[in-house]
Amino acid sequence: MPIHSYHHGDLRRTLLEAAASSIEINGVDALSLRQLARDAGVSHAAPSRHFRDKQALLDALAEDGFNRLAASLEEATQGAPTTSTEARRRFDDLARSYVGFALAQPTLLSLMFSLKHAPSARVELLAAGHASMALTMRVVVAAQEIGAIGPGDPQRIALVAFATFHGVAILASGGLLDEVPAADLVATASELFWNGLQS
Amino acid sequence: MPIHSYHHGDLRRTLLEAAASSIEINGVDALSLRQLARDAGVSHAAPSRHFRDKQALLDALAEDGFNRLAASLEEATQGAPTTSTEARRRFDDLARSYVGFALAQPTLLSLMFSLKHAPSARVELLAAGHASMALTMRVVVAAQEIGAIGPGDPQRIALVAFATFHGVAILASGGLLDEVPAADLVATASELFWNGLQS
DNA sequence: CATCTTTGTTGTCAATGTCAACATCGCGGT
DNA sequence: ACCGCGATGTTGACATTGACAACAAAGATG
Repeated sequence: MPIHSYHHGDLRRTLLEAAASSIEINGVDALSLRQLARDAGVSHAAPSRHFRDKQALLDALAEDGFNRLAASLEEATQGAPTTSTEARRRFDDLARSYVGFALAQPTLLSLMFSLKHAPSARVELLAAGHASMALTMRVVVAAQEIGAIGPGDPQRIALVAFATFHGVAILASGGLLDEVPAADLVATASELFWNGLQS
Repeated sequence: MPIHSYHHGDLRRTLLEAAASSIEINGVDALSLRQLARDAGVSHAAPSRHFRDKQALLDALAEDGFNRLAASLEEATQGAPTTSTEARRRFDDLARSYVGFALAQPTLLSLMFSLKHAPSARVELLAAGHASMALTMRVVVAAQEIGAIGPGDPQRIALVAFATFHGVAILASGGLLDEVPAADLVATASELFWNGLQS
């Protein structure tokens, strides 16, 4: 591709990547479509060919985030556990992976769960979020199947687990832990939760 | 006070209240200082006498939110429990109160925990947040003192509890619970967590 | 009653998001 | 090979907004 071609080539991806890094550095409020266009070397109205408006770009960013989160969680929970120890470890890994993702891109996580997404985009966002929920549920079910934890509605258990991970991640990325290392809190959370699932 | 006085009388409070209701209705992004000024019947630059900039108003809103949350949690956890049942009930009430607050003003909660606050304001926000954390810890300590739950670093336990409440609140207000009633999930979370604290 | 501080007003500016009208590119059908 | 058309990018415009400066009125304080 020539250095100066009328068409950019892959503006959509360029914009998304620039936006993703921008929000982590300057916050989501400081994001400017015109600035993104300048950085990409295109005119100020070019982004509108790929995103109807600013909100649409944020929606796409959030959806991307959910997909990446799901990929990250999936990687941490592959294979079926055969022992209680293994099941417990999978649970730990899931928690660590979630909090790791959050600490690596806190603003994106915040955006993913923000309430400002357009109703039209919400459908896709919920679907993308469900993938992560389903992974959590899979870990719970696998643990139940080998008797590593007691019975109980796996959906509710998974929801509470997911919520706990999310809460710890938010507190950690918000700097509200006062001295307590995030990793320690993740361990405590995982232990308490696993403990509560026995019986 | 005359209907038309040059001075408004209590513009600061008026702005905060209007802003609080506006963000819940239209989202925090749609908040406009000039619109607030119009609604209050003052000129477009009047708000700057009370808030250095828009962020300062959002910071004040968040701090107010933390104070109201703490007040709400405090009301739900008054008095010292004497029996294990009472201690458990206090814990439940705390969880319910937190989630209730979140569902009543989801956007405000989101704003409170957002990462965009100015460094200067963060100090006060953290202090205001600590009050709620301290309340949670008090409930944990009280339960430990009468042997309703096992030992363990009360700070960490309280942090995890707080995180769990917060996570459930976020999922609930984000509509990510799929059919599962929020109250049910709160009960499940509380039960699992309490269970994990035995030993 | 004089003065100083607080509060509110008017005018202005640059930046932004969005839209409409126009330009260029590249691909597929004939 | 070419031509038409959709996709992509550009230019120009506009209303809104947050922020600032200079000024005005009100109220408190001596």
